[in-house]
Amino acid sequence: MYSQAAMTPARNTAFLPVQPVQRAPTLQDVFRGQPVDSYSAGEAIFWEGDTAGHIFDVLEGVLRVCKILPDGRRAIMGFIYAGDVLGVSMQSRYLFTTEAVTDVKVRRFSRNRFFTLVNESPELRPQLLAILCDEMSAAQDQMLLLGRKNAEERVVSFLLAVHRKTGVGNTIELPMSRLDMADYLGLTIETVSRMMTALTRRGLIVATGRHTIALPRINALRDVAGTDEPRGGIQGGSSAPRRAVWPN
Amino acid sequence: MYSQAAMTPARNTAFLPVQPVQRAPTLQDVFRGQPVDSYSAGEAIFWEGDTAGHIFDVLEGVLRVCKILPDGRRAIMGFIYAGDVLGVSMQSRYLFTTEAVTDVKVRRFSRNRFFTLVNESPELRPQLLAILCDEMSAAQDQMLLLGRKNAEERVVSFLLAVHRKTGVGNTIELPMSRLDMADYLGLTIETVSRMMTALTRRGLIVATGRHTIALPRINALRDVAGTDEPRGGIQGGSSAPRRAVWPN
DNA sequence: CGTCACTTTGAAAGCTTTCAATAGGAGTGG
DNA sequence: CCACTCCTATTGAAAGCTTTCAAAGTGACG
Repeated sequence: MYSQAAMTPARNTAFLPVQPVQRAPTLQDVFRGQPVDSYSAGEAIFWEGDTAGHIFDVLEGVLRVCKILPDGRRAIMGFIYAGDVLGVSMQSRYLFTTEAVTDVKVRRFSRNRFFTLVNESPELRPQLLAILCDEMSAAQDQMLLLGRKNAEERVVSFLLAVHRKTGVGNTIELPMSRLDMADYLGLTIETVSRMMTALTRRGLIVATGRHTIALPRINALRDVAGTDEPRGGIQGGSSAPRRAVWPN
Repeated sequence: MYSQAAMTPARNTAFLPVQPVQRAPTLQDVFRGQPVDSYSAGEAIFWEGDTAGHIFDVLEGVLRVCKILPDGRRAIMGFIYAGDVLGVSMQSRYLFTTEAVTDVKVRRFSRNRFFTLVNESPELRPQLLAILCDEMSAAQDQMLLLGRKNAEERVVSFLLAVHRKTGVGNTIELPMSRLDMADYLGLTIETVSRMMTALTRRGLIVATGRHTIALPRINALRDVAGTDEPRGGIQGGSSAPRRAVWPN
């Protein structure tokens, strides 16, 4: 769900005079000069099914991306942070609703013009591709989490993912509510709460506030996560219980 | 990194296998003339973590794409059919293992050259984008399924998805085993089996063989699926209705 | 026609959810 | 600045759905 300012190899820098850093354009540059839109926590940026008119560059704050079933069940597909680009993996309509978790500032850009621009720029094209591949990678990790991890593994995986993305030292911020976490992890708010309590009791996490948490034993957490490094294919599978590695 | 490859100027145009075609070239054209590789059911095409050297055009058969946790738990991220292109959403390494569900025939093409070609073709670029967006869309539907649907809804959603993709009349083929279905739906083989039995008893499906199934009452199935048409967002924000919006 | 692998079915166990109530925090107003 | 209120989070206990364990059934194939 994230995008990275991936790959911007400083290739020509050596040839450039000291002064004007004519770095290759980044996707973020596309949004330069666009007006800044502000949203308060809880506000929607757009809804699933809306005509996908814009792409967004997130300057500040955190967003959640979600889908809702007819009976009200909600699933959060991901959280979007400052520096991420929102709305690239869309064709004509938004695939999900996006709402502000915290107060948010974004720059908006016409989707058509965005794709035209990117399409015409040999520098930007690979960046777009990189974003899409990163999103796909994150989505697949999430499918693994939702399909095969238990509650504790899900919560720990989430804490570690947040740490990787925005952690400072061994501390992380969780701006979203427990309900958001639950809807992201395919759990209930109570289960998330219980897992957090259990982790605290075991000394694996230390809650400074409800939304600030220290991870004093990250490696122990990694052991609990089930895996943040899903390993490749296994042969012969010594440990694979009942679950055939080589069906058929 | 594929993105670097994408930026690499074409230097060996002479080797390009894309034949002059009258109509606008399609991604499949890129694979034309490549030798056909065959795999038997159960064989792996590539492994998660392998260097992503190739992109594949599936000519025949069905593949499964999966990830495995260290203790052997497996999650299937999707099934790939003839006509699909495999391996586009990759950076330098394959994100998942791909195995043949049935006997399979594919054409293989160097990933670097593939991205170079696509990057240089104004006709192919949008097609690649479209594929990635479709993959993203499918991944998000799957996250919704895994995070918020119950066993019955998962199985029915799957049957409907297969029908949409490859159904003939009201009949579908399920070339994969129950274990594959289970690992795709985040369930166990027993639960899948029980759900199929229950659906049969209710007359919602009719099993001709273990792998051939008729859906005589598709609309009834759609009602059961939870939704194949996730509706738009909720107004307001952080206070999503905890459960059902309407009384159950 | 027998074997092997996959599937179905049954019963008990387990993990997460549901229901219910208490606790904690942030913001507001006196 | 403190009391009050509302909303979010935590905790407890029971219920429920899916999994686990076990065994029988079915079908493909040599």
